[in-house]
Amino acid sequence: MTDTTDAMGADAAALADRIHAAGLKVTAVRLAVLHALESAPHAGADALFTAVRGDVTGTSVQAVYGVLTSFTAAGLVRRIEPAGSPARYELRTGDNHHHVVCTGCGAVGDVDCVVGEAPCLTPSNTGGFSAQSAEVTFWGLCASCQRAERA
Amino acid sequence: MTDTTDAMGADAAALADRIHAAGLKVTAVRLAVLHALESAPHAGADALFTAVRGDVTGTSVQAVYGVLTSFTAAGLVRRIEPAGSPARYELRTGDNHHHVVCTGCGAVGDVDCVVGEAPCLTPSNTGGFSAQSAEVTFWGLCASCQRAERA
DNA sequence: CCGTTGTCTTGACCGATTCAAAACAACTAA
DNA sequence: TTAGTTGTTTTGAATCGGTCAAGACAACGG
Repeated sequence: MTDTTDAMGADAAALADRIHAAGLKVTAVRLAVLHALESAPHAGADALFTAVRGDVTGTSVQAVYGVLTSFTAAGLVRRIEPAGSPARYELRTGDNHHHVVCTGCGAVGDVDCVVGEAPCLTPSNTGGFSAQSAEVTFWGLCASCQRAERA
Repeated sequence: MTDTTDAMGADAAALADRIHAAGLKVTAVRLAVLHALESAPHAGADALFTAVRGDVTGTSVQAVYGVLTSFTAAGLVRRIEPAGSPARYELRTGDNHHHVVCTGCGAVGDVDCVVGEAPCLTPSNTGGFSAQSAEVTFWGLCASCQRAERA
């Protein structure tokens, strides 16, 4: 039992199980990244590194990138890359939900596309392409940027 | 009249007009970029530079970036950034069409989203965000990658 | 044809991410 | 419980796509 697991309290075991169930070794950095992603969804690599740095001493950005790469490959996290901003990572995988990106500050929110997924996300003419998945990104303003806009 | 305009034949005047109409000065690099984009839609900056290099001697990648930036600002071209690949540029602006990206080779195709734009591209819960535009990206395989897949 | 204004050239620089080798730690099996 | 194997992290450098800045230069209106 290390300081790292202590810092996360009772969740640590559950996090470790999820990592282990994905066929990955349980390490301090991985626990810290998973923990950070739970409290900060849609975080980028640098934000995660900052968070991880608080839990694990002597770690590096490359370690975080490595963790994120293995997590993504294992299906534990999903990577999104909004145009014009560094990659973000989230724990909601499996359900294919979509995202809203704030054009002001770059904040990202989740969007469940409820209505008529079938009709509109089936392209009309794909010009020989076989479309296998669709990804929707909405662009707008987040709550606080809307407030700032009015001022 | 330079070699550049000669190489493009009768189109040169039309291209020059479009650049001029956008409020930009007509230069050799700009003509070459516009010409290259007509024969290679969804081209990236390096592909455009390679094409431009054939028309204009002694030019640079930065010049192409500069042209693309001013073109984008002027509304002459639209910039798209598929996840995991460098930015692409296209001349179809105004109509908000969408794209298919080949997961095999990165090729990009246009897609007109015909059906039910209103219902499905209006998100259900935006969590305080004000969605102003929607962007759809389809992922699949292009014709030649489908063929390669079967082999 | 001249002057102004905007564009291009040249070269350095930056952020985000990846690569590589060696040190190291987690898990497995004895 | 411990040793070995295998996978991870550390450390450091390098790559890729793109931007920034200053001076040289060219387009276009007058």
